[in-house]
Amino acid sequence: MPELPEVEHVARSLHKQIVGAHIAAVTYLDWERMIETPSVDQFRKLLQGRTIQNIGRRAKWLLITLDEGWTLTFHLRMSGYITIQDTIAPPDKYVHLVIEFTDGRQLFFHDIRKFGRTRLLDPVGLRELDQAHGIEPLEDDFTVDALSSLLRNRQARLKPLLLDQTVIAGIGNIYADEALWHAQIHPLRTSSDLNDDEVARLHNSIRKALQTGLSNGGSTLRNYRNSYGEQGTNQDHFHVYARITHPCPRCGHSIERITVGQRGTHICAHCQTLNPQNERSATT
DNA sequence: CATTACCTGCAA
DNA sequence: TTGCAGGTAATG
Repeated sequence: MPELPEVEHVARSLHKQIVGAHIAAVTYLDWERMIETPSVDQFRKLLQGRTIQNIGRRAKWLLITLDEGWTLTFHLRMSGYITIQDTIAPPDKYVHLVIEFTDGRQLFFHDIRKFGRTRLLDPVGLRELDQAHGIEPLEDDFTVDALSSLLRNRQARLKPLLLDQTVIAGIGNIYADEALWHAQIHPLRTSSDLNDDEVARLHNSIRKALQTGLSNGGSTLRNYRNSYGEQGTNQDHFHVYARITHPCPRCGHSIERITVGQRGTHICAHCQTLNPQNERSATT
């Protein structure tokens, strides 16, 4: 789903639905490889009887806080999503895990491509997951200066850096392209080469792209939905992503698709130049 | 840094 | 039939 705005929406919708619920049992599992830790037996046993205390998000991980210090985490990767079923519904072929609550409701984990994963973590595991990820771009500590220092000493091209979860957490292919378009910066620029004005624009644009995604309920290209089964509408507001040959909303130039770090990348080659010549503003 | 793998569906 | 898809980990 799988980027920050989508996972955040799942967390919020799940929060409304299942905080306070008690887990009766794992009642269905047809893809054991989705459980990364602990063992399948331990996973089943430890979940039994747990109470859901809170729901959160870290990077693209969904965090379901349970009692006894456990945290049930999900990563939806490309095509995963979670729904809460009010009525008894038989899982279809794309449901790989069902957790039943004592009130009879069921949590379904759906995933066409079977890339999604879950972990049941103790406090140490949770801390390791946290520490494996970079700064949260919507938090207050993500300042222009913070971004500046992240970019300063890196030779990486900008877009792969934005997608690196150990540097900034939660940005994926959609929001990277949208943010770079908004900032008018080419995805192949070298991170350390950005001048102060460009860093400030990028900072603003990352937040803007993510906030827009959030306020539109996330982006649904194919599979994404929140825990009520609702799709997002942000795909109707893309400027460049998946809009090859459409006119750039800013200048009218045709949107192009290039490849950057093996990922499809959408740019306006007119607004986002590799060697900006009119960048007089800040810097040395 | 690039390639491959993990999976399945869908559009060209 | 081929290539592509919101992500990431493993391997040259």
